[in-house]
Amino acid sequence: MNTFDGLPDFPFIVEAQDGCARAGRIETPRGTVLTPCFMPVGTKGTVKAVSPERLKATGAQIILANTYHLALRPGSDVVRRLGGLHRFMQWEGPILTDSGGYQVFSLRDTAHINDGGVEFRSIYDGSKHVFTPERAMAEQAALGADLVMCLDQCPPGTATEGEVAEAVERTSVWAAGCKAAHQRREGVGTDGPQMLLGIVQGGVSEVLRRRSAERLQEIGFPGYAIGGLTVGEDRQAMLDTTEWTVSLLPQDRLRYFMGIGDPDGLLEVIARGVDIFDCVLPTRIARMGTAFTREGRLNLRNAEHALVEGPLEEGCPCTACRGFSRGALRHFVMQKEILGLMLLTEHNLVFLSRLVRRAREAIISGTFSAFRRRERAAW
RNA sequence: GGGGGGGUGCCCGAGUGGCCAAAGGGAGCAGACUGUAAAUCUGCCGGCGCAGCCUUCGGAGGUUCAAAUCCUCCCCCCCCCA
Repeated sequence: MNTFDGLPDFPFIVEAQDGCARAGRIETPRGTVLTPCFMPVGTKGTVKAVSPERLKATGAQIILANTYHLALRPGSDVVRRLGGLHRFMQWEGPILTDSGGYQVFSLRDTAHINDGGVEFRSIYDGSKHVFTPERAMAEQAALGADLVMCLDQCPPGTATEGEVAEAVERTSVWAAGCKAAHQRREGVGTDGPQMLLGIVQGGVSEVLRRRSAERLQEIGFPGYAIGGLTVGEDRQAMLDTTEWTVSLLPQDRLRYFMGIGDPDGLLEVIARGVDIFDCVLPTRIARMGTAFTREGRLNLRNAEHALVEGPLEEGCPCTACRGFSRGALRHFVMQKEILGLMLLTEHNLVFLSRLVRRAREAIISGTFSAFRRRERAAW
């Protein structure tokens, strides 16, 4: 096990660079993750509507789970006693857990933030729970993911500059608390070492992003996430913010954009030097009847697809595209047949997985900008 | 044959003199979704030359300033008894 600034972790190696875009690999104890890499989200311990076998077959290398949700139900200790998160989810590959920081944003109506942490009113039964940096780390240690996140404050896109500044400050203090708690446990993770990533906040303010990035680097992490984007801000501002935030981060550390999953967005953040990203978008819109295709999003609920014999996407190797007509898929969606959710979810994950793999190959062969132009033209 | 209940917009179903082009579901047609409170949510959903008008509540006729709602006759459906 390597140590980095006293943190148990494992190596991330940049293998190739093309412009700002880069290809690399994370050598985790549970296998190598080739980057750029899209991580499907399995909030409550399951990527909705896909079995672990099929998930693996989509090309997924690492998946996410959520500390807030699992800590409340069934409880991190229950997961630990049932053999840890990997056994629980039946996923042998690497797992990343989000700290619950996103719920500070998405469940803000049930949360009270103070300098020590966040007090949540459980969405499940109304009970009170306090998430401090120490608690977030303890829960994640019990769950046993391979990559874990600092507790952060993710303000909404509508937040004022002052509120964002406050979130940056709090996120910095919490990051220090998380690192300290993590170090005290010395390699704990019930299941092995855990790589702890810091999260840069700062909204769309260049000044605040810089402040946040500097504060986190003073603490020192083996990788940095860009949080607080895709929360309602303008798209160009999101891309610009990504660009300068990346420029403030060390070259040799992992970079993680939290919460982006549209095909165009992925290529844009890859182009700006992001290594890994996650999103519920592909799996969520799949359950709502929308499929990614090279021509753009396809809403199968639209009547025009009722009699279409062809597949979602010619040449796609997913189960949906290997024989099912668009018309049949639309029927499953309209009838709310479970198979429809499964097929579209698998398709969207395969679509992103292939897209990102081709992006990686393009970076390695030095043809990424042409690749990106070509793909974008199709949308 | 006797007694009772009922026919409302594509479907189910409220409404029992004016505030009703008619609640609420469903279906249908669109839209949204980005570290998942999401197999969810939102909008439209009789027609038109659309601040108004026209055609609708089984059919025909009637009462009334005004009827899906009251009266008469007719058609059809369901239940119980025989």
